[in-house]
Amino acid sequence: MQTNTATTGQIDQLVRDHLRERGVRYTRARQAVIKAIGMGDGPQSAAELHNRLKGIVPLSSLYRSLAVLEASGILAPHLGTRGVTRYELAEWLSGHHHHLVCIECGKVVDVELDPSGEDHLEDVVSIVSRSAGFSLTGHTLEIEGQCPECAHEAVT
Amino acid sequence: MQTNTATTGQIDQLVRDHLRERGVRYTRARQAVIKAIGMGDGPQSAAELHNRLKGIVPLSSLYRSLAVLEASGILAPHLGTRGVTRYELAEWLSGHHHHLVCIECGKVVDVELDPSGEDHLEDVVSIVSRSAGFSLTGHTLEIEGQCPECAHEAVT
DNA sequence: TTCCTTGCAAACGATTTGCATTGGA
DNA sequence: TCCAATGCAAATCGTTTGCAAGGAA
Repeated sequence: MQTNTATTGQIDQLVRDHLRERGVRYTRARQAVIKAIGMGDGPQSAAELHNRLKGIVPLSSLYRSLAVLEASGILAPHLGTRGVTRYELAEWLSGHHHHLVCIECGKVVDVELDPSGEDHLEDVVSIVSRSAGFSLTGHTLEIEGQCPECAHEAVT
Repeated sequence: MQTNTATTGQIDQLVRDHLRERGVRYTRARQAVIKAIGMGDGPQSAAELHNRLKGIVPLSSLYRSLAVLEASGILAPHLGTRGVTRYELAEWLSGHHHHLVCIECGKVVDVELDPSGEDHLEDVVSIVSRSAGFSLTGHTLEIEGQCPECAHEAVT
């Protein structure tokens, strides 16, 4: 994915080290999940990953792997579609980014803002959260629209 | 809610007119839902609304009311919590705003940006969506943090 | 009458969990 | 060895739907 600053191999190593430090095993199933996650250009659901892993990892194990990797800070959940949780690499692995969500098909694409836009955004976020008494942990800009494919279908 | 520019009564009238124009009935159940929605300071789930309406509207009817009101453009869904859809008034009724989401308890609070912050944001959003070929329909800034209550509990 | 809405119960889809088995440090 | 991870099936949870009864136009 374009927002990724590291290669698949580097990610794999970073994940391996991170998990080892925490005493969490990097099993075959978990490795497969990380690899599959790296193949998309945005967050992916358990069903999508399961499909991508063509029956290698059963759904229940896949869910357990996702839970462990999320709890370990490797994966981050995205809730853009009704009833479905999609996962992507945590920002320390993929870089800070935002989301373009297609209101038709639910597809999610990662995007980065240019530095000045991001700076502005962070200022705003910091001010707003402080005034509401929230201790800030993160932010995402969710941009909704129609993806090129869905816009084209609408014409057809 | 603080971002609301109209009173409950005015909202009710706007909703009534809007639905009538579209030939959709404003039934007792739907009125109850609108009133309940107006009682929170952020999006609310079917379960929360059902609880607020203490057994007046059965869950299945509540879900149907929510679906009709969403399809009619009165309510907008928010997907900030895993597996749960929360509803709030559409922005033409509540005013454009963003969300502060508590990562502990899932509570969602509406916030408005100051005009210059919002202007900046809209510029950024427009540029980004255009460059990805998306036709823009909306945006929300989701700010994640710990709400004052949860932060306090953590100390206790 | 005629169509829309309601209420209850059954059905669904995504996700989770119990339990016996397998695998890795 | 021994606890963690796996795989299957059954269970959960939020949400949706079929169908018969009630209500408004």
